[in-house]
Amino acid sequence: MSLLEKLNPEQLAAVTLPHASALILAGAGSGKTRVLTTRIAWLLATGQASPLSILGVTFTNKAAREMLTRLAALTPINLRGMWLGTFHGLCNRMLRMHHRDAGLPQLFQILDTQDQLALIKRMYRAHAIDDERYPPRELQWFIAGAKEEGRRPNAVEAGDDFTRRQVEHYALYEAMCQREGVVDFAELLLRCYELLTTHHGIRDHYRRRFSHLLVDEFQDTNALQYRWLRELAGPNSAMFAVGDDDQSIYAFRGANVANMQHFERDFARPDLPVRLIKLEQNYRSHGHILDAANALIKNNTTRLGKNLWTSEGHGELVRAFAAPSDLDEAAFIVDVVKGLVGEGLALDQVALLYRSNAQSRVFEHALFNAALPYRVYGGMRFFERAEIKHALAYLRLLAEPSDDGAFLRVVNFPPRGIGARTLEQLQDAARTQGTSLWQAACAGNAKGKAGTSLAAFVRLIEAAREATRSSPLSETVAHVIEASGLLAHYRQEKDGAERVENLEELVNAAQSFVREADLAVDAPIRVTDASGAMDGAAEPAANDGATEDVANEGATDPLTAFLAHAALEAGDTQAAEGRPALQLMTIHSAKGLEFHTVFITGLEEGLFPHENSFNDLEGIEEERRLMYVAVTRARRRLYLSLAKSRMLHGQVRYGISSRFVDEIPSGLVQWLSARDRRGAIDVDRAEWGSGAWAKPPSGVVGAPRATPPAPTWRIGQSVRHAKFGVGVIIDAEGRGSDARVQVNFRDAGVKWLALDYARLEAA
DNA sequence: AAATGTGGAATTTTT
DNA sequence: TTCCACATTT
Repeated sequence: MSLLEKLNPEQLAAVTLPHASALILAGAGSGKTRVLTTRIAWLLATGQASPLSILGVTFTNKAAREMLTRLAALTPINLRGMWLGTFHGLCNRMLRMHHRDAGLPQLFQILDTQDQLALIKRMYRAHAIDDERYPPRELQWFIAGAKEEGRRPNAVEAGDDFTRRQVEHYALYEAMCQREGVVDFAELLLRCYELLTTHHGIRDHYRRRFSHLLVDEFQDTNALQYRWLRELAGPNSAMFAVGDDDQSIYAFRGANVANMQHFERDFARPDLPVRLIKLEQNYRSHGHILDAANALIKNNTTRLGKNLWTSEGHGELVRAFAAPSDLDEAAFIVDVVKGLVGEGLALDQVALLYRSNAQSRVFEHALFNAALPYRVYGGMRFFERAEIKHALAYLRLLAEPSDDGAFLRVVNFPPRGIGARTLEQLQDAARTQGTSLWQAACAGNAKGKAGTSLAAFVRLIEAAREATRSSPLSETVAHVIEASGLLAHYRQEKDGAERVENLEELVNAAQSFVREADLAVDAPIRVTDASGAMDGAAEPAANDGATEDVANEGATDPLTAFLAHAALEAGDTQAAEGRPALQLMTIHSAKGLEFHTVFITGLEEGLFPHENSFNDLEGIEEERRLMYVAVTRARRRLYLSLAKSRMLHGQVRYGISSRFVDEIPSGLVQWLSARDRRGAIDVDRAEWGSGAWAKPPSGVVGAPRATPPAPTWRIGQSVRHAKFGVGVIIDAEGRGSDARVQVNFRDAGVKWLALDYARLEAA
């Protein structure tokens, strides 16, 4: 079968395992996604499964999308009706369908972390809770932790007064969420888990349906996710779990590697032991890089045990550089990158990794001055931006007026003269009458307050709802951002242009959301079997449970589906730029990616491994796994760098080299001196044809210089502008096509100029 | 309601 | 140092 061609023996064994649960230990770069998708394609091709009987679970939407794309290329079978998504997405879908049994309103809204914190603060105010003694963030963490252990307030053990109070706050929080019809991320999972444990009819329905469960990144599952999976796995289901204990780097947010150890015990059946397969052949990196990774990770004590190997050559040695200061470290990297660019390496094949986000500053500064294009990952995502959250809040009010969080967010934004005292009165009224703010506002209106600005707000929302009643989603969005005054507000704000663009982008996002949902859907598919055992409830196979609307993550109307989408998929950090750029990111966000060349920076004790992990062995071992992830991102070339001194919290700190550098055998490492900063030494000429190296170095066929001969601008430099004359650069911000400099012109005064448009010359 | 000041903290992050 | 949240001022 052509599906199975080119699989190595272990991959082949994994893909064609018989119907039993299996744990696939898939090392970095061992073809994990390939095995997962080929397994599904093979199950479909051999008729062992239909798309309806498969449940595929990932952690990120990106991973789910990638699996679906690759799967579609492997099989001619129509994949509609297959459940493939994130834990949260799948739970959302199930809860929408069984909202009644789950005790939720059909249009329940999903709180992201920001919304959740805002709700907690609101609760603190309503109940006069001391936010000094019980910081809101701590409660947020406490609640998430409890839910991830599957504990409701009554199940949390409270040994001390402080914890007892936190539990009380947790209970208040729950009551508030329930009243407002909102669920946080952890709640999606817990509610769904409880739905399955308390409604055996529903549970058995899904158990019968999903004969094959496949889970990606199994080492990242938390306790609740693990229990959810166990609940869904019926007596005849096969669980296919893929993961790598050596790449477990999310313990701090509840991931529990021990789930891998328990797997064999928990998923074995008397007659069917769990199959264990190790994928150790690496298709990504050259030998020296893998040797370094293997040697490093050997220092960890709790491992299932794995050793990566490659049939490719050894490749280059790992290069290391100890810079006198953080500035020199940045300068070193800039020099090396310039050399690589000169050799024709595409810049987006180079990654600059660091332990914590704050470290990017120095690099950004140096790269900006060197006019090297770069892209920083992390930071504000699209759906998290304030203007987008505002627009979404208006939309939420249209969908569900009793959403107090949404109400408060926009009732006076843009400012419309609804002050704090009005709102306090309103909140009092709502509290005493036990209604939502919206209802209280409407009631106030009825009492002859039609002239107030609050009444105007109510009319605004009602008019918008009326005007968009039968509009397509994107028109609803367009109408709302206009009618709410958001667009006008940002248009007149001096730095509002980007926000206006984002709001316009939201309309596009709505449009493509609808388009993609349409593509993914035919008619709703009936899946409930004839026995109709949707729980023993009196309801005749309730219409909210019997059909699965494959679109819109199970929601019934496009607006609610879009709002769920916005909460569950926060979107990209920033739009990708046109030209290739150096990739800057934390090691955590590099997981799953690969690059021709990787720089691992800041290799100093205290930074990496981070000092907060010094206390216990587990902490250090997680840091070491992080280092392992970093090393295994590199295909061909790996640089390690450290700074003997660096500016930290406003003070110079002198560091010593990270233990992780020492744990790499010295025979694999070539230390560089400041002299050979150019780093273009020992280039393996065999590499020139291999894709990553776009063109030969001589620039014969117009080698794409990632940096077109753009001049380098520095603060303090004198420049000339065609219209404004001569001046001095006094500040700079942004990067790539957003890069701007502030120039103090002799005659024209101080101005901000976009480098892409203002044709500045050195003067 | 915007502007300015002050104090405190400063891993990692997806959903 | 730099960023943020929050408080106070204007």
